[in-house]
Amino acid sequence: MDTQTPPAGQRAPTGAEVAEWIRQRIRRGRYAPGQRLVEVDIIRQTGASRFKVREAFQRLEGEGLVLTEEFRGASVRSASIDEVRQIYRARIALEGICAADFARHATPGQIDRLEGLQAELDACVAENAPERFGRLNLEWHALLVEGARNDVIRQLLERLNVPIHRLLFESFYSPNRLKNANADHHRVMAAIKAGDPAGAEAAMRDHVAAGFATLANISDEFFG
Amino acid sequence: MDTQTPPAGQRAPTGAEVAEWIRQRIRRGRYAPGQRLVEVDIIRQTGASRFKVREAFQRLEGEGLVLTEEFRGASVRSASIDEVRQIYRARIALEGICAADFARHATPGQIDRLEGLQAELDACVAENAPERFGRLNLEWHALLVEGARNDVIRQLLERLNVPIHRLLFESFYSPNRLKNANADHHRVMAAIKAGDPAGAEAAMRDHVAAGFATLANISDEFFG
DNA sequence: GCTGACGAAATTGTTGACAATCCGGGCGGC
DNA sequence: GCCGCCCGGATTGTCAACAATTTCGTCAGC
Repeated sequence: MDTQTPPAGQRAPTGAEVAEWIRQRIRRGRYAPGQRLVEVDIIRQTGASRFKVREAFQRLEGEGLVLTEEFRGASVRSASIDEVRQIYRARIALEGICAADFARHATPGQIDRLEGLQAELDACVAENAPERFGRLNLEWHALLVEGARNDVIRQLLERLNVPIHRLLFESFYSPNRLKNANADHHRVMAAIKAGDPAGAEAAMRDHVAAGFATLANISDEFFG
Repeated sequence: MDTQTPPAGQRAPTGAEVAEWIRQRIRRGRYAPGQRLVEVDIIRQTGASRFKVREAFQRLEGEGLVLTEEFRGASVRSASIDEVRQIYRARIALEGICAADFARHATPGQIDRLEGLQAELDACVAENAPERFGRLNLEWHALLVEGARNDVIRQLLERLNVPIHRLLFESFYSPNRLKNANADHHRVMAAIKAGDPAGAEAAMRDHVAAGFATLANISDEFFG
């Protein structure tokens, strides 16, 4: 009857855990935009108390992921194409500055790990493996933000990425997107290794902007 | 016995209203960093039910403004000097891109309003009125963000500004800060009127960075 | 005087019951 | 057949009582 067991084995999950459980389902598309999140269903599936479920809803509302209406409860908020554009504008600004700060402050170890990921991404391009590329791409961006040593920005970006998580994967099925994105990555890395923060920032901005351009092209599939 | 009446006159305030009530008290320094927010006290002062107060706490925790610990309740989270630095790094990125987008998309009416504010700010510099300058400065930045037509970024910046709200005012009591900040504003405006997004962004970045430099200088007053 | 255990008060976490509201189906009138 | 009304189930909002935990004062023992 049900797809998955609650997050933990025995004890009742906390509000934060329930929120993460819902968040993942939204990211993976298991909960569609506009779908109502009925308290009782989530209680049954997670084993959490009603109190905790409502706490989770409030957290998610604060993140802008769900919409709650009086006496109608919570539903998955759907992002319009314009909101996606705004999110990408914010990503351009934030990931851009992270690239610059990575070029300034990253440790040799972090640069090595980034290059290791880059090698794997190259392999994905050669084998045309979009799904795997999508996963490694997330890691690549996360590692870059981590190296910028700015937790405030890291958290902002995590939130921004949730509503577009699925779109990020879809875009890599577009023709040439894999190859172009990978070329962008190489440009960012080159600037980093050259110790050129401004160049890294500019390259990263172009990269993110190109990502949105791809999304805008395939957007008919998701939006009106 | 108490400083202020609840937000509304008669009816019980909602969770959002209680959250705003607490938020203002934190902004104005009425609640000091580290101070515990006891549920019963806030219930007495606001007239809200315990349920609503807890809802407010959860909202504020989501914004990173308060810290809640098991069986110890909520307390005002204090930002370290390094977190303030991280916040400013995010502001540099986000307000910078807003300046560029303002230069691109703002209506003539918005530019006029910005110039009107600028004239008032000039007057504050002439009269050395830091408090008023601080208030108008907030308006100036808010108007600029509004003209960038990006609600996602506007909300991010609103959140980022809450923890440093009081610091923003303090900084304008530093020698020359008023004059320098105002000169920065003029440079941003000049680039906007010249239709130069990149120039506006660069000028805005310098302006915000200078703001943090001032804070770092007077930081002994607030941090170790 | 100092340390640690003990216990009462204060504070927060949790639960269940009840009230308010929305939604969909059925029924009668036209 | 179609429209409006009404009603019962489903869902969410609210509250008050109870349980769990921390906190702080007290006091015996060293």
